[in-house]
Amino acid sequence: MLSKKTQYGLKALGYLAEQYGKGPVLIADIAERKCIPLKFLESILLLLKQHQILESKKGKGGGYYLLASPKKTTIARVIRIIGGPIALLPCVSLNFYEKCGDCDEEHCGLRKTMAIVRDATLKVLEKKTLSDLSDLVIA
Amino acid sequence: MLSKKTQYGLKALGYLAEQYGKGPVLIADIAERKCIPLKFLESILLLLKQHQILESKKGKGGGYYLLASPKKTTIARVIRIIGGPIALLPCVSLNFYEKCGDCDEEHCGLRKTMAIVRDATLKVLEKKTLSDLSDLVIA
DNA sequence: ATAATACTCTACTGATTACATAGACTATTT
DNA sequence: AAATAGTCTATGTAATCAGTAGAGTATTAT
Repeated sequence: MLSKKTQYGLKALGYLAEQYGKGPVLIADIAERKCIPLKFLESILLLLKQHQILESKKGKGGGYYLLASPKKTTIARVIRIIGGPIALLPCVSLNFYEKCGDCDEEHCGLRKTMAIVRDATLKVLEKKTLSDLSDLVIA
Repeated sequence: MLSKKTQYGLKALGYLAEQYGKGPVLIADIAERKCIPLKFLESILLLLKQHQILESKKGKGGGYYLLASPKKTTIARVIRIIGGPIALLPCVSLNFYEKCGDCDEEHCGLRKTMAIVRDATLKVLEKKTLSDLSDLVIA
């Protein structure tokens, strides 16, 4: 399951995708529309900025906005930034690999199966982008 | 990510799949072969018994064994028993559905995307069985 | 019978993570 | 200079994860 933090982040990005090109959006605006605790959202957006997903502007007329077109940012990338590994086992993770101390990875049946699951999941998540998160019907 | 508990359960079942038809296997045997803490494993196997995956026999010559042929039990079923939902969001879970209070599920872009991910994941996990968890090369 | 074997059940503990909230601080705009 | 709005640090509670301890119950072999 995705953590609340990851869900909030994705929902916020979906909203920013809808607003893309219209200038900065207030954190408070995003929080209200998407029912996200304000201070929690602040930290999430900051994290996404640190990873070059978002840019921000301070002062009046400020807010957050997408650094690139919604179609350029995959959902897989966002999940990895906020929530970490997508794979179901550390030993099959592409971006957060950790050796499985106990078993022989070469022959581990569980590992083989989970690698297949990972590939199936990534096939979707690497293709879907922020533009797919829009709640608008026309999108 | 799968919890340690789920990983241990699947590994244990993989081992029992290898031993299928050879009579009961000791918890201690499974624990040693698969590097699983004994007392932790006890509770996992008991849980799997309560869900009719395993059967047990007490006393000398006792142990645990699969109730059905390894090919009859899907990995999806086991994960649901030990670890809970497979979907990435409660509102797209087939077996553990929970309403997403904040958003309109009809139009939620995130929900649509995660339903596609769920389908891709289940297509694998509903097909793979305990026989796919064997570490034996021939399997 | 009884001793040894082996699963069953309850309870508990420590560490980590999830999910926030509070408040001071900095930068920008009018 | 005042208002706006993002930045950063610190703190706190609750739940879940991972594992341990030990008494209890059922079965088998002798």
